[in-house]
Amino acid sequence: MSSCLSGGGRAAYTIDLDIIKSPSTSTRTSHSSSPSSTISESSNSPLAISTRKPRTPRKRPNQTYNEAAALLSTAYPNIFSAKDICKPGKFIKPREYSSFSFEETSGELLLPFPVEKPVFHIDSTVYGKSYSNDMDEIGCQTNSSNLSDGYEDFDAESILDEEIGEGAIDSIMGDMSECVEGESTTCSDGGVGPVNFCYGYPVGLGLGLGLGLGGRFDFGFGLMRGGVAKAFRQSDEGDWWRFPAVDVGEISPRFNKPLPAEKKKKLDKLNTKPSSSTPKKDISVSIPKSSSALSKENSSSSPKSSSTSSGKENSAPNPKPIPGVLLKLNYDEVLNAWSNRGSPFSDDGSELSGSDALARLAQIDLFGESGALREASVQRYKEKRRTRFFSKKIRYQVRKVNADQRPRMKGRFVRRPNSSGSEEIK
DNA sequence: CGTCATGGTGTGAAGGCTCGAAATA
DNA sequence: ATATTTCGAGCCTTCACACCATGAC
Repeated sequence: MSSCLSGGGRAAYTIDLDIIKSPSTSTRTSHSSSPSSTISESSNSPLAISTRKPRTPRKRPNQTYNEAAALLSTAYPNIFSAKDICKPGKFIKPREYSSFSFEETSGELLLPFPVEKPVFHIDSTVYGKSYSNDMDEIGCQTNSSNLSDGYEDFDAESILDEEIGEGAIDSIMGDMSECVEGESTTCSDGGVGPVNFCYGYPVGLGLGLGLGLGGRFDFGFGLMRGGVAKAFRQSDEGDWWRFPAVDVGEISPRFNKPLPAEKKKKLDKLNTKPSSSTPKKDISVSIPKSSSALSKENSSSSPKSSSTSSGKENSAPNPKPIPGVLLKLNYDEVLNAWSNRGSPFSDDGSELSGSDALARLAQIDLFGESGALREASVQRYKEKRRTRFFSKKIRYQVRKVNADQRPRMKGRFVRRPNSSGSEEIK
């Protein structure tokens, strides 16, 4: 009996204990890349010994499917009915997943909720090309041709490995250029396009979150005024799959005072510039005209809007002190004091229109995008990464010396042989 | 007086790798 | 019927962490 104990890895010390009756009947050819150590393969010996326990029979693909279906039907009988526990017709190879449809298979397990057929149209000006995903074929499937075009060159590993990577930095800090600049770019989370980082959250991944979890995700921390509005405008076209979501417009305080005719016209012109459609679900964006005008509007806002805390605080005729509010302002006096000074947003004292104020605000460089602040933070990041210290730092050298001199048993500290404590124990 | 740091080893978890049965061409 | 491919089960390697007694803080 000659056992082949040579070979790499565990094969070097594997001893077969199984008694193989007829090795000659084995039709299996050994792998050339991995030399087998089993006696049956190395020789024609009728006796082979193996310590391995016998393999459990491999589950068939359909068996796995049926088991999962049975589990789901047990756990959620209302959602996953047991009557449809059947094999999906034919075993589908992974590469075929991209082309099979839920309607043809028992997709009830995957999409228990009624699926409409929205079509997402992403503004081509945002991603450079149009990514209209046809969700008709598969619930979560994206149109492979469109999507793959955008992701084809995306290499996550290179992003991780690349030291600098503007993208890497931006994934941590957020790409200001994408989010802050205003209407020209957007941070729409509903987009299915190239990874568009927005304060560390890739928007492309937002598809999975946004669609899978059924929410409208706003990662812009209030800085994506254009992005949110655009996303909601897009959602109106796609009906947003009837996802349960809170309409921001409903919970936002409204300024119901009608604007003057010419200003309203100007404002409408501004709002309709990016998109000609006037969606019914569009978020209500209030553009601050000026501080005085805003304060006046706040003071005369509707009861609904004044129900908010800010509305209560801003309401001038409220003489009662609000507990917890430390700053008390008499708005009448403030307004009177500012009445002859014009708007604080304007230098010449003239009142700014909404669009003018918006343009003025857009010029404010909050994050120093083009300045040295960003450059400095990137440099700090690089330097910190370069000088990382992975080895253990000894804070107290005395303790290390003592620990080295301390007796051990299997790595654990043990009592000294001459210590009184050990004597007492023994 | 209580807390904490100190290092070598055991142990479990996690992930990678290999093999072989089942499916497919 | 045979060759090839697929992929799940099992094995192996790597890693993180707890454990221990003692003395400094």
